[in-house]
Amino acid sequence: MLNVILPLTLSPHLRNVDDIQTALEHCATTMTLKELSDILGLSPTTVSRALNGYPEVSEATRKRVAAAAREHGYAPNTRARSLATGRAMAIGHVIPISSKHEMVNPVFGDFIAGAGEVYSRNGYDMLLSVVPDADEDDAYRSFLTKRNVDGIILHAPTLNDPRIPLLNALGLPYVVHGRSSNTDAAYAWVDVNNKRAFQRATEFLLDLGHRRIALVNGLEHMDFAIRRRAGYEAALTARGITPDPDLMFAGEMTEAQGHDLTRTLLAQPNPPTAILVSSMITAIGVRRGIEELGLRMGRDVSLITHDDDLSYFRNGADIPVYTATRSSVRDAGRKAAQMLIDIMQRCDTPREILLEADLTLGLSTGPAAPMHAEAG
Amino acid sequence: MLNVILPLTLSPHLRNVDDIQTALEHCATTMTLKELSDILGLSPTTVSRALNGYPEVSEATRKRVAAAAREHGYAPNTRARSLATGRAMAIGHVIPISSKHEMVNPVFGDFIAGAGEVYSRNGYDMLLSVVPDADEDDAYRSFLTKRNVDGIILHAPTLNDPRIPLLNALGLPYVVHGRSSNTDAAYAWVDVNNKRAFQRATEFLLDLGHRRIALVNGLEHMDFAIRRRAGYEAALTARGITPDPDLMFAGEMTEAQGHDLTRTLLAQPNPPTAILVSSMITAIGVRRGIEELGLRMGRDVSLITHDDDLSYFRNGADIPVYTATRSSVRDAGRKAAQMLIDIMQRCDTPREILLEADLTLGLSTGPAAPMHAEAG
DNA sequence: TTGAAAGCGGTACCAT
DNA sequence: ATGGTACCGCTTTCAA
Repeated sequence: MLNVILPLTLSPHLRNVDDIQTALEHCATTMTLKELSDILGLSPTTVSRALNGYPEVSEATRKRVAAAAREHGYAPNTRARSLATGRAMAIGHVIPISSKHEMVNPVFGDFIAGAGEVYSRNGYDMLLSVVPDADEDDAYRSFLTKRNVDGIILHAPTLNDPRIPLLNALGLPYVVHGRSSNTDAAYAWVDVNNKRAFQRATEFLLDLGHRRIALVNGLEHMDFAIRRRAGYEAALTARGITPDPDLMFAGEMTEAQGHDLTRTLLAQPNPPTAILVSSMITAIGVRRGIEELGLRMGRDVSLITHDDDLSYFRNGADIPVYTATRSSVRDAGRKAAQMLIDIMQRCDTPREILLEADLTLGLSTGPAAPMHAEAG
Repeated sequence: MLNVILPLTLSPHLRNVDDIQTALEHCATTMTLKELSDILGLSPTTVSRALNGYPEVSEATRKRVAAAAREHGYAPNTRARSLATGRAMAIGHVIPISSKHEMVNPVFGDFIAGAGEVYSRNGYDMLLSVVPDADEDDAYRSFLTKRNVDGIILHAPTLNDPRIPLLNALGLPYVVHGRSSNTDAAYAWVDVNNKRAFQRATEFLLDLGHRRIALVNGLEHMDFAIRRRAGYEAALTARGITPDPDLMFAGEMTEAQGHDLTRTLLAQPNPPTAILVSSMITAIGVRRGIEELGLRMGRDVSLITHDDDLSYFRNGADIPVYTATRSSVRDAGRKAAQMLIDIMQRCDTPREILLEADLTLGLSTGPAAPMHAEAG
């Protein structure tokens, strides 16, 4: 007599042993290729071939095998398969977490969503490795030595990013989300045209008559921040305005940072009439800073952020102005994933994709009145 | 004569064949257990035991093996190992993406960050499966049949969530991030005390003299939204105020939604003096709606959001009031991951963790003046 | 068109 | 304390 403890919460309609047996076969039990082939009276070889679309299987057999596989809910054991084929059928993302930041950049989730979509369509798994930024090198190495991914997506590249030569040396296919200035090595990337987006946003504010436009940017060891500043400066210079260091800031993209900078900026004797912000999160802080001073958005000051949602623009008239890229990050994720799969499967040479930002300009209230930081 | 095309971008300091050889051995080549054991003049068995901390290995051998492994950058092939042990050493997260939402909830990234931290400390990989919400069942099933995870974290549970009985039937260990009302089955969960957070926030507004407090909530098939409303209603009822259906809204947590609702709310003949918002993203839209009407945050209207960053509170006086949980989501991720690992490794019975929200109340401007929707 | 058998790279049982 | 060996579940020659 053998007592079996089933760790199952059984549905009320499973009344007898047969039902339970069936349920187990269909759900909780996983079938092996061998078992399936035994049922079919075929060899594992043939079943494998039939399931993997090899040509040398008769159509009748293939049909029979496919039906049986579906009926018994058979799916090949991923680990056994990749051990045999040498391909992991998985792609790694390394998310470096600095001990300083408590928050993860919200757009990260959107990128992952886009990439994951493409992966599942192509049978790839997505492996996320969250590591303290100091250990990041090890994360890439261990992806290689543990052999659990076939390729990597590199996030948040910096100026002259050391991870690029590392990955080149490791010989693991990869695609960079973003670019790395000052790097000689060739690499595949998908990036948003940050420079052009910020150039256009600045031009827009200039067209409205703004002359003192502040830039609240991300830390400039990050490549995207460098490019955004370049666009901002290019637009000003083209109009004969020398960028004013007192109006330019680079820092962590937090709400506190946005708030504090705004208070400082607006307390200056000659405050800006517009603020261009590099992050949605920071922009929340900027808005609070503005509110606290009793100023009015869209009248006393214009705010442009780079990461926001297009929904801002549904209301056409007389509102602050925003640029938007967050909604296109998902698409960047899709494109990067597809590029990596192409590189891995067809040994393509590195490619490059430059996406234009979804820069949508809403209407504004026109030139801002001088700001009165003492108001409110 | 054999020509070998190396798919490597070689560093400039790799001048000769030996250097390249060395580089390959150290980086691009992965060593197997057999190769390592050959070098050491030991059997694979002994090397494996030494590396895995089995007691029956002499200390001298262990040292020698460890040194050699380190020197040659040996790491066991994950797939081979899990095939042999039967454990995947990976945990799956299913991210359902509705075709409607373009954005991913920003707090998701924070949860992942916390969980990932714990996983890597414990040698687990994190597998993310991004699937259209219609196919979500299949995602869980395929985790099981493909045998590539040992456990699952369930996200965004709904009222009476059907995935809970499914996972119970599948017999795969899992932990729910959140809870599922109306579900009889037992399950392990980690949740934030949403009810209490919203109750306290509402009480705070009541204390300030507000009587007409609007609630802009998430869709109420989501469990968290149900609990938040319960807290809101409890606080009102306790003061003898009957919740007014005209002030309660449940919808997608988008900026557009926040904006449109706010415009509608404030156009009512008897508008609210405070708005309690369930999402940081929605709150951005609410603020824009308020701005457009020329009202002032913190004076004409109070805004409380539930997902925000504590940085809002750094400025003590005369500001809008917020509650904050976003910063604690990471901690929820850590706790959920740890719980799952415990369940998997020690076959613990399901456990439950209820985290109090980081509900921090800032100072307010006091009772709001009646709102004038026609202002501005 | 099908099947037998040899790996893939580990782990774990059974000897010694 | 160490080594031989039979798996784990699948793919992939090679033979029939």
